[in-house]
Amino acid sequence: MPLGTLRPSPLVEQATEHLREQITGGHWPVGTKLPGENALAATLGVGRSTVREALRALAGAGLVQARQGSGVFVVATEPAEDWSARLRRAAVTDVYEVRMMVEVQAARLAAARRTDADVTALAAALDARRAAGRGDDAAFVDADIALHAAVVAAAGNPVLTDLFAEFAPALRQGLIDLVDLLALRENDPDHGDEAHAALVDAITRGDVDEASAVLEAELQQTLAYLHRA
Amino acid sequence: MPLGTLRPSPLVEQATEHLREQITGGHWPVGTKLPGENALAATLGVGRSTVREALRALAGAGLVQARQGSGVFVVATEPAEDWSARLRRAAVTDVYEVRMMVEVQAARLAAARRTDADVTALAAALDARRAAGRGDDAAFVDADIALHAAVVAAAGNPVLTDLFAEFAPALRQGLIDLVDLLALRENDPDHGDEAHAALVDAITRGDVDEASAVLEAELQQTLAYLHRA
DNA sequence: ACCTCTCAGGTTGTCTGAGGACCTGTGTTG
DNA sequence: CAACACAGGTCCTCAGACAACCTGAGAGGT
Repeated sequence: MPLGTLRPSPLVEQATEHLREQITGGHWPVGTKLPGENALAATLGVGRSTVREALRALAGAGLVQARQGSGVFVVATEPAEDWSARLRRAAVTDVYEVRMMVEVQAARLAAARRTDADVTALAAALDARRAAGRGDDAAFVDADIALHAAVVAAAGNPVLTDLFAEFAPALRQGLIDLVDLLALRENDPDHGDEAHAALVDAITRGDVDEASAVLEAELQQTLAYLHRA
Repeated sequence: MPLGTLRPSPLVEQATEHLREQITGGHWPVGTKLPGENALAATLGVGRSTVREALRALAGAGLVQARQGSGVFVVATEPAEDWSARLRRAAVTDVYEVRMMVEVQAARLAAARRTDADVTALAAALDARRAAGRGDDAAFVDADIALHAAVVAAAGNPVLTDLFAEFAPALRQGLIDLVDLLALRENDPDHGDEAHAALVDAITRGDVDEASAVLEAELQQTLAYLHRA
């Protein structure tokens, strides 16, 4: 059963996922001794080194533990897995879709609740983003995310702010790859300045519907790019 | 520098720790490209396989990420903090507000994307919730959350599903406290059965607007109770 | 009957050598 | 100046070999 018909590159990751499912799925409860490396290699149809690396990955995640001369044992069924690691492994489009759902609603709240301090911070972030339009990709993406973080912060919900902060690293990487991949910034000399200015303006004026509409349009466009890539 | 004079067993673990210190210690910030496997093997005085397994362990822990043909890069410097602990500390109303923002949008997606399997699961969850209406508070809240989780799952976005799962424990506690505090279920003999049935029905029919509207009304009502408490 | 010792088999640990696949930058070419 | 071809570096995978180690069964002594 050579891992189904999966062909793409990282055999190790396929093996890791396959083994992880056996554990998290309950087929191998805590305390189970896994089949030997040679047996796993034969079962999965990969080399022994590949199996070993997959087991190391699971060990690094805290799911299994190897005892020399004895075997590999399951020590946890839940990935004591931190959320950001899960995000890194997820598809960028899925992450971005959730980000969009959350942030559009956050913009509504922001327009309804923004304080004067929020308005000041938004204006500063908008300027910083405009200035970074001439910098390198990473700096621009950082400035962009900072502005969006300011929008979310203006909603005045700490849980929401933390949630966005949790998403930020995954977004950052995904967006850097994207602008790099599609040469977005060359095709859009404006760098989205107008749209973001309109967003900040709507929030400042307290225009709930306009804020969410502008933001949704902008995010939807980027999501389309992501799906294309 | 063959790893000092350490002789005990697992060379891989020594190498893993050595590399981990470079990362968490700040010598290799996020984005750093690690030296090649051969270079690391020479530096640490171990074989390439050993280095590879150590890198796999770090990858499993979410600290580094390998890109074939390019190199191994640092993607995080700490194992990330505990998000669920942050949620437990947050105000219930804030948690619930975010939950509402996310779930209403999730209901839209669910109505648009739900599969036949989703519909089956939703019907089962709805029955279970109705049946639990006669049980104790905790069981009822669990059944209620399970139904809402099924709605979110029907949206078909794994990140979204994981996100709701992350919120579930905090919601559970908050809701149990709520029904206990306000004696909600005595005042509402229906237990919200009709509203939830309408939600499931709208998703089954693929009625996007109806699904989100029904869910928003129901959640808004509970949020009002939370604010009162 | 019980304990101890030895040993064989199985398992993980480590290294080496060899290709294959992939990415990136460089230099050539038109 | 743009597009292409190439070479080098890097990770990915496999196979084979040997070492280190644990476990359980059996031999031997008490």
